[in-house]
Amino acid sequence: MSREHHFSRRERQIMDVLHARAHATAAEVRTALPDPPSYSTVRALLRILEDKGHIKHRQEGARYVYLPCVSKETASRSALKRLVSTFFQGSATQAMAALLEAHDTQLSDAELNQLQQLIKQAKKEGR
Amino acid sequence: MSREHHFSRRERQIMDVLHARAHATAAEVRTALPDPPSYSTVRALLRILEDKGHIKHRQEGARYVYLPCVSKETASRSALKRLVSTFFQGSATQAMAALLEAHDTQLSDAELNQLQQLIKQAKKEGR
DNA sequence: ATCAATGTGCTAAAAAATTAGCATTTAACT
DNA sequence: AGTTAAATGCTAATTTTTTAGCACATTGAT
Repeated sequence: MSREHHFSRRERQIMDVLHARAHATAAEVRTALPDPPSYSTVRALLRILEDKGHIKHRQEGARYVYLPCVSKETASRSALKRLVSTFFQGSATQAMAALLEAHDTQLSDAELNQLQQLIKQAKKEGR
Repeated sequence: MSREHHFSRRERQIMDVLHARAHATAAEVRTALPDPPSYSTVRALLRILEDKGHIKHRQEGARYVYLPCVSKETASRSALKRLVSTFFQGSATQAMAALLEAHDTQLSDAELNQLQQLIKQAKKEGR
């Protein structure tokens, strides 16, 4: 029933593309995939994902534009949750620390200020 | 050259278990897996992962204890990077905001203070 | 020292994922 | 209207993943 998302390798890759771009045609998905398979293949995979209820499509002119059924917010939240529980013992704080410390993270002063604001607010709200 | 980790569904699940627990026997991995397959199956998968160079094992008494070849830090960093780029347009700040706002995140005052410290430090270091 | 319990190595079959091919339809342009 | 380009639907084959079975080794308790 409520089976965990058992995405296969390609399925996950495609879902990532669709979440990153919000929506895309089969051709766009294809070029965004690592080691792109044939166009035909991508379409087959999209059909499978749609059958499984993970994505849907809108007809736009001649072609289909695919998009995830689940909102980006929902998906990202569940992805974050998994990641935090796998790598940070469930501690969001540790995860945030890792984000701050990542050597490839370049945060502007404005962003840092924004974060300080958010933390202040969290304190107020007793979170 | 192709740096991408093409983990299959089960492989990913097993890697997650090993990262979460740092190390585990085949039996432990098995019980930690969703819809656990047979013991034999888990061992086969562990052998495959080892052949591919993703995990290694130490002999401990009679049995093998498996652990990832890559450190938790390295793995978590790359997982975070992927997640941030997929869901937050590469913005670590947005990801941190999402972590703060997640309804199931319960942060203590101590943790919030710790975060403020980290941000202050980041400011100083000009990150 | 023997026997049960629990481990590993290897192998092969079953299931799932991935891939591409072909026929048909639709859209756009001259 | 006719032609080309680009889409889709369906199907089938290949490859990879997932699974379990069997033979043998090692440990631990009686």
